[in-house]
Order: sequence, then C-alpha cells, then structure tokens
Amino acid sequence: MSRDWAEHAQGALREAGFRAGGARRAVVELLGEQDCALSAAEIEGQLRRRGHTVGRASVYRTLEQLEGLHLVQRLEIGTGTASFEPLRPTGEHHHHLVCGGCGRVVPFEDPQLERAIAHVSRSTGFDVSEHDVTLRGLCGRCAG
Amino acid sequence: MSRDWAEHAQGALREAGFRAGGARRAVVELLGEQDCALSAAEIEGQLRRRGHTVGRASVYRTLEQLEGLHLVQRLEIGTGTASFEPLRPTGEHHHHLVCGGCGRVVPFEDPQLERAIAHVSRSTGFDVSEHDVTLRGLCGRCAG
DNA sequence: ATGACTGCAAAGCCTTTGCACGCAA
DNA sequence: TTGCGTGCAAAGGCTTTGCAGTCAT
Repeated sequence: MSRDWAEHAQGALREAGFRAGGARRAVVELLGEQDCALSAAEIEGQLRRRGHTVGRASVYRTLEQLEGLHLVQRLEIGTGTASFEPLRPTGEHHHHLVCGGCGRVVPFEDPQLERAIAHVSRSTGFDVSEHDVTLRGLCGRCAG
Repeated sequence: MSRDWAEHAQGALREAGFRAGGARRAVVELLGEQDCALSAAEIEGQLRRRGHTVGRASVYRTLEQLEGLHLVQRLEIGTGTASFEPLRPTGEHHHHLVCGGCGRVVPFEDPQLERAIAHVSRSTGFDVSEHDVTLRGLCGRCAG
C-alpha cells in the first residue's frame, strides 16, 4: 500500500508535466516506503546509505513539487527542521506526539479528533485542504 | 486580562531566579498585550516603534526562557519563521487557520476540538502538556 | 563587588538559488 | 536538438552563541 503512493505520485508528477529523472524518482520511492515524517537531511542520508546519492537541492526541489501537488505534507514539528510525509489519496493519515525530553516522535490517529476538525473546518469560511495536530509532552520513559 | 499574563509571567520569572532587566520586561509586556502569535522580528520591530529598542538576541533569549517556563508557546506556522504567543494559566487558548494564498493567519477556538484532544491526550501514555492545531487552505477572498 | 542581563557582531543551521552539465523526450 | 533535471557551491534568512560592557542585587 505504501508503494501505491509512490506510483500514484509518479503518475501525478508526469501528468503535471514533469519529466522522469533519477533523483526525483529515488526521493519519491523512499517517501513511499515511509509511514511517518522524514526531514530533508534524513532523506538525503538514507538515499546515500542505499548507494543512491542525490543532491540536497534535488531533495528540496522534489519535496517542493510534491507539496505543490498535495502529494506530501510539510510538517514543522518544533526544532526548526521541516519534515515531510506522504499524503494518501484516501485521506487516511495520522498526527504526532512529540517528547520534549528525548525528541521522539510518535504517530497516532483518532477518528473523533478528525471529526471535530472536519466540523470546525466547515464553519470557518475557509476552504480548508490540510490540517495538522501536534501534541507535546513527555513520553513514559522521560516522565519517569 | 492580557495584562494579567504579563504580571503573572514577571512573577514566574522572578521565582525562577531571573533578575529584572529592561529588555526582558519590555518583551513580556508586549507579549501580554497580544491576543495572537508574534514572530521575534515583529516583537523587535514593535518595541523599536515604541521607542524601546531591544537587541534581537535579548528577544530570542527572553522567548526561550518563557517557553522553558511554559509561559509562551512556540508555533511553527509554516514559512520557516517561528511565532510565539502567551500561554494563559487558565488554559484558554485558540488555534490557527492559515491562508495559503495571502498568508493571513486567523485564530479560532472550538470546545469540541479541545475535548477531542484532551481525550486523545489521556490515551497516549505521554504526559501531554501542550498541543497545537493548524488548519490550512484558502480564505474567502483567495478562494474566489 | 559579583554575576546576571544586554547589545552587537559573528557563527550556525536549514533551505533556496544560480549555474553549467547531462539526460529525457 | 531542446530544455528540463541534477549536483555543486554560493547565497539567504532565521536563530543562536561569544564577548565585553552595564546594571540589578
């Protein structure tokens, strides 16, 4: 199912007029295998570790293009470093819990929370297309 | 009521062992008058406009201290620039709607959303102390 | 008198941009 | 062959840090 996203994204990029290049394909494939958010540096590092080195600029450019097509969501989870994660066409997604002690990021999902957000969205006068929720605190280990 | 926050914050800072200096006091007072988030640059600019110039470093240092005492919340509303807003001891607060067209940031509040978040928080195994919600889309004017 | 507070300037990071070369179409 | 895609290096922008002078206690 994760691989589905990569194929979907490649198709959407092609339809949007982008050509097929190695760097972008590698970034999209890596993103498709992820279940949570990755920073640009993490993407660059993981690709290099796989032996497929990609320029930093290409990583950012690809992410920018994917964001423009609503294929990935950019998240600012606190420390001045952005993270990116695939946006499934099904709408299924999760949010994040961040531990202020160890920095661990844990995903969670909650239907009731989604319903509340959908309800608010309709009452705003905005055409809301994305949302994100971040909970911060201490994880079991750090809270002691 | 806004002024209450500034006094509360000054007291908390004193109890935490901080001395009374002009730069920090000015930042705290300005924050107390705000009802929504301000960036460090906006804080610096507004203080200068009032004739009370404060060094950029002092603004950031004060914000860092206030954040450490949970007196302000740092928000990353998208464009790589952090914003800060007072955290009321009463717990009352709002969230943000961001227009991707004009960049406008509109605050909103919703009790049902808060309840949903509180419910999720209790089920996570984390000791959740803060949260933030950001809705993104196009405002009435930009959606046309 | 001591050590925290400040401001300025420099350094650090993450991200974006400029440019020349290579590859898809 | 055209011009998009890519990588490298330089530039940008926000934030943090180092340092010396000042002020609170």
